[in-house]
Amino acid sequence: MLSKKAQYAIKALSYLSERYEQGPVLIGEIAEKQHIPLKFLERILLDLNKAGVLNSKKGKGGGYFLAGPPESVSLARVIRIVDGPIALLPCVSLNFYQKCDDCDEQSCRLNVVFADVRDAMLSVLENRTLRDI
Amino acid sequence: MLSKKAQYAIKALSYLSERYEQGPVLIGEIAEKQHIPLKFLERILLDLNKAGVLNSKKGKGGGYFLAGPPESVSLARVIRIVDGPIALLPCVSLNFYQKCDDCDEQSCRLNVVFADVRDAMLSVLENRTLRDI
DNA sequence: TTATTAGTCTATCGAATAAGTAGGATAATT
DNA sequence: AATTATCCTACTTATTCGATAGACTAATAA
Repeated sequence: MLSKKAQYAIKALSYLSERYEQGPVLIGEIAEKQHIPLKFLERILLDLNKAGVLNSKKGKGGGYFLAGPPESVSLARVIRIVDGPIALLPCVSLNFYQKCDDCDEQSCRLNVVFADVRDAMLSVLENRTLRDI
Repeated sequence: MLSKKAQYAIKALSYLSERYEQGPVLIGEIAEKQHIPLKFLERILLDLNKAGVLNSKKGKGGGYFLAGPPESVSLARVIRIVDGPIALLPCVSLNFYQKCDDCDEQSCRLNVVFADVRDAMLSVLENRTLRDI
């Protein structure tokens, strides 16, 4: 399941996509229009900023705006930033790989199957962008 | 991410698959061989029993055994029993559907994308069985 | 019929994670 | 200097996860 954080992130980004190249948008406006708790959204946007998806401007007339065109940001990228791995097992994650405690990866049949699941998920998530939402 | 519960369930079932039609197997034996906490495994097998994947026999000579052949049990079925929904959003779950609090499903573009993700996942998980593991 | 064996069931506990909040620091305008 | 708005850290609260305890029930064997 996606976390609330990820859902909020996608909603916020889709809102900013509609206003791409129309100047900075206030956190407060995004929070209100998309029904997201303000302070929670603050933290989320901060992460997206650090990851380079968003840029910001401080002070009056400031706010957040997309760093690039909506079609350049895949959903896979957003989910990884806020939720971490997309794969169902750490041992088949491309970006957050972690060794299994207890199974030997040569003989384990599980990782083969779940690598296929991961690829199936990514075939959708890597190819859908903010533009599609 | 899959829960430990789901991982344990699959491991236990794969162990029972190797002993299909060879009589009941003790929880204790499964727990020991697959390195699963005994009492935790007890609860998991209980759920799989209730769901009809396993059958059990009490008393001496008792234990658990698969209710049907390994190839009749898909991974999707196992995951749903122990972890619940496979979909990433409740509003696109086939077996555990729940309405979104806050988005109208006519206009929401998210559910379209995540229904595709769900289908991609299921195309693998519905077609791999205990036999493949 | 009694003892033993092994699954059934409920309650609970501690730790980790998720969701949300508070409040000040920092930077850019006016 | 005052104001505006993001940046950052720490915290609180609620929920879920992983695991355990202990009593109950059914089946077998002595």
